[in-house]
Order: sequence, then C-alpha cells, then structure tokens
Amino acid sequence: MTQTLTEQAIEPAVRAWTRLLRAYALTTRLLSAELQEAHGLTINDFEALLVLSYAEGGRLKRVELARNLLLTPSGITRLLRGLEDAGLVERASCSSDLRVTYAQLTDAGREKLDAAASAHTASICALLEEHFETGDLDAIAEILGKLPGVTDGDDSCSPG
Amino acid sequence: MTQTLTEQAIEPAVRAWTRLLRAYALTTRLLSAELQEAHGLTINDFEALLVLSYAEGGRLKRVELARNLLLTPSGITRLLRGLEDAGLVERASCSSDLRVTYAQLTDAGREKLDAAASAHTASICALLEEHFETGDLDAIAEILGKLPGVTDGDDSCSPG
DNA sequence: GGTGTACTATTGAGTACGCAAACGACTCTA
DNA sequence: TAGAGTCGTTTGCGTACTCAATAGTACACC
Repeated sequence: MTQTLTEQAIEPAVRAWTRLLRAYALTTRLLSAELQEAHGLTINDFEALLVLSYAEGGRLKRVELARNLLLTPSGITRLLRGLEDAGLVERASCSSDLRVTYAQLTDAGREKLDAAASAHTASICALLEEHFETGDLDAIAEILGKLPGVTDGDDSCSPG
Repeated sequence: MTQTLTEQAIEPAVRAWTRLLRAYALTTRLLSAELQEAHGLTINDFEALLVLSYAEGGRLKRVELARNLLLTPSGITRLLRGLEDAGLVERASCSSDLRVTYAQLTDAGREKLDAAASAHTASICALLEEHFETGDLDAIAEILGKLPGVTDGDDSCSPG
C-alpha cells in the first residue's frame, strides 16, 4: 500500500456500513430500553412472540424461529427459556420427528404481545418518523430487503 | 384494541425497523467473523483504530471516542483495555484536565489498522456490492445519516 | 438390520456489551 | 475558599449473545 488510509476516498459501501452500525446502535438502545421498562421484554423476546403469533397455530419449530430471528440454535434455546419461564411460550413436541420441539405461544403470551405491541410499534414509529419521511422508510425497507435472509420470515407475516 | 395484531397493516416504520435489525445481524455476523479470523479484531476494535487514525495526532479523548462509536464510557474502557494490552493504543494524560485520558494510536496500532483495513474494506464492499447497487448504498447512507448521532464522527473522517 | 451422515436441541465456556454506583477532578457560585 | 453540581473514568454485576462440543433422532444406502 503506497496510499495511506487517510488519503483514500471513503467507499460508498463503507459509508453505508458504518451508518448502518450506528443507526442500529442508536435505535436499539432506545427501543430496547423502552420495551424492557414497559413490559420486561427484550427486542428479541418481542420479535419471537410476534413471529409466533403470525405462524399457523401460534407455533413454530425452534429451528424455524432461529432462522426467522437470525439467532443461532443456542440463542433460541436461551431466548425461549426466558419466555417459557414467564409462561408466554410453551414447548410442544412433534410426533413425527422426535428431534424437533415446537415453540407454542400461550394465551398469556398472546396477551402479553397484544399489550406490548401497540406501545412498541408506537415507539418505533415515533422514533423513525421523527427523522425519516415515509418515502425514506419504504426505501430503507426495500433496499435492505435485497439482502438475502432479511425478508426470510415475511411470508409468515402476511396473515391469511 | 378491537383490532387484533394479525389484522393490522404493517407500518412502514416497523417494516424498515425489522429489516434494519436483520440486515445488521446478517452483516455483522459475517464481517465480524472475517475480521476476527484474519486480524483478531472485533468490529469495534477496528472502528476505534480507524477513528483514532483520522483524529489529529492519532489521539482522542476517551469520551470523544465513546460518542463516536456510540459506546458507553464503560464500553470504551473495556474496548481500549484490549487494544492497550495488544499494544495498539496507549494512554496519554491531559495536562489541562486531569480527569481526561487520551487514547493514542501507537505505531503498531497504525500498522495493524493498515494491515486490516484493506481486507476489511474489501469484505464490506464485496458483501454489500454483491446485493446492492451504488445508488442503494448512497441512499442508505443518506437516509440513515438523518438520524442524529449517526454522522457525529464524520468530520474527523474528512482528512484535512 | 447396521452404518454413516445430516439435523435438532442443549450445554459449557467465553465475550461484548449496558446500567448503576463510586471516585476523583473540574467549575460555578457566593 | 467552601460547597454543590457536573464531568470523565473505572468497576461490579447482570445479560444476551456466539462458538464448539455433545447427545439423541432421522434417514439413506448397502
């Protein structure tokens, strides 16, 4: 390298990447604190309940949930342990495949979700709409949706 | 709430938010693994070295660094402890204010950064340019830059 | 039927944070 | 110059994750 770092132009990709990092840090810090304070849920707790609520019968294989939330299997085990202890989710076994266990949303879990969702959604909207226009939000969603994996769970979010 | 969750239209803000979460998870997982493997640095290690390299004299108050990386003071203490132990950064005290200590990039730190930067930048570009067009990257950067705090350190990234 | 491979879930060990508390240093006020 | 409030830093404690290893189950293939 004859060119030092400080002489390099900043790549668009790098600029976009660092801003993604910072935007994530800023927004999660805020939203996570609110959600934790108001309902004792982490963001992933909430997302898990949400994904389950959209799933048929309110249940999903743990491995599906992992794919959906982009967590590792061990992450899912520990996430669900918390939700199980809180009575929001319960285990259900699969008769046709003894390896899999389902995560099943309980009534309490659905109630918790309903209770938390409106406030959490409002927080998200308030935070983002304060700084972004609707066109911005659509643009972010559309562009980030091009990353494979980002829209993986979206099918289950179209109720039908 | 008379309307149940599954009947609600998904707010643009919520869609953008969940995709931001997933995009972050996907990209950091990949890039962090590469950076760790190749150079033994976390993403924040790298970002810290980078920010310091742009700073005048290669040094910055810890609190400035914290603002820049969006870490809490305790996060900075621990991040820098690792870099100090590795000899990449050293402490410098401030004669006019005994409370503050500077984080000072060492020669080894600058070499490490130079060694890691090209590969890491290439990884970022490869990952993002594989799925996004240049216009997308600019759009992400511009839109996310509207969030206050996201562009806070950018001044120090314009070498002058 | 046995065997190898793939998959699901869990656990142990380690890490990178945040928050709250504490402490020393600065600064403003009177 | 004494006191109060603010700021920079560190530490203790807790948490949410990762990776690697493990065990049980499924299935294909011979």
